[in-house]
Amino acid sequence: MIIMNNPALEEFQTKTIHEFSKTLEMFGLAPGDARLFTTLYINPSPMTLDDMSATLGKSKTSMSTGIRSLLEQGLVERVWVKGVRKDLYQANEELYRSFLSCFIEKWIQSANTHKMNLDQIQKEMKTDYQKFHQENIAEHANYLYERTEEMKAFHEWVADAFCNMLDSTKRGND
Amino acid sequence: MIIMNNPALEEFQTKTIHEFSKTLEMFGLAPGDARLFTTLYINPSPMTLDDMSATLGKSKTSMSTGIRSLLEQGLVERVWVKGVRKDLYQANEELYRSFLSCFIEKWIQSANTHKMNLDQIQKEMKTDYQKFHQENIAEHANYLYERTEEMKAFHEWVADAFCNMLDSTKRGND
DNA sequence: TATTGTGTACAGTTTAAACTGTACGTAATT
DNA sequence: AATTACGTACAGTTTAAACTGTACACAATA
Repeated sequence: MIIMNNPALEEFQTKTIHEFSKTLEMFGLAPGDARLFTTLYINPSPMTLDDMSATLGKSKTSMSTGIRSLLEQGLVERVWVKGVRKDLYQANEELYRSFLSCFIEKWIQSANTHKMNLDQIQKEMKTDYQKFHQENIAEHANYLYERTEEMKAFHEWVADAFCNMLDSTKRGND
Repeated sequence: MIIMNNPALEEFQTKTIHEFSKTLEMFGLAPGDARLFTTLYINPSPMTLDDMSATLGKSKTSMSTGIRSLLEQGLVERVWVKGVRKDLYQANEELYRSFLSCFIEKWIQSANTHKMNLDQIQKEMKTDYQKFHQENIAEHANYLYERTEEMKAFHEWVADAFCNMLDSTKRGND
């Protein structure tokens, strides 16, 4: 089932992989990783590194590093099949839940991290506030502080919005 | 106000720019564009290409191409000030509304486009269906078709989710 | 234990993106 | 009209990412 035996069907598969990969890239997945994930997702059975290599026309080393990247992101899992020596991988089933929640959570976490970093910067600014005041650049300092305050609010908003999105994946819309 | 006159304050500004840029990159903005946008956003007054060049330590040409990119994305606007020959640019005010809606709309549009493309692929597959059936690979063809169907549903879900997000920006959470 | 097969570390290569400096078209100034 | 100043097109350079092939460590087979 892995090796295509029909040129026309293979063409469709390639086009579909290409098309869907672009969507995944939209979510921040690297182009190579996106192609690899889609390939696994589209394939009826788990694939070996050699299978992927053949399907995508890239080296086995590329597949190895790509798979590791996808594993770290929790998008792919390794499966064992009795009697098969090679490592077998498949896309984490349920595209919506695994892929989306993975990326949305990443976004939420990033937003929170960056907000904390901005908070840290603000604290340091407060420490130097007296100095700024003396040197007569208090206005600019205040302005910068105000901006960081806005940025923090922005991060908060983003985190909230994505949390809502995450909830809606859990409730299940489909 | 543009040229920094205090090393400590400049340090804070640089750190803030760097920090916030990472968040914007999360939304798909190219690193260079993100830095440029944040610079404009953080500055109290509109800036010239030379100002940006000085602040970011990059060439004027870079600023020129970067600004064009941001203009195309609607994230930055040109402003005229009486008596100033140079072009002046500023970040589109209201970060939430302009930036977010810009990117969310882009996502929605992408999701819809890709869904349409998948639909087109499905139509072409239907045309060849008889052929696949004769050649005894109907099973695989059906499987592929089923997958594209799932992908379409996924795109629909994404578009919906982002539409909700867009609504929430319009209602205004802050 | 010897041998074959499998995944990955590493170094070198290719490819693409980001950036720079010069040179030029165009608009403002005199 | 002449000159100055500004923005950008273009070509060349630097930088970083993606990819490949070889070589090796480890596990499975015999």
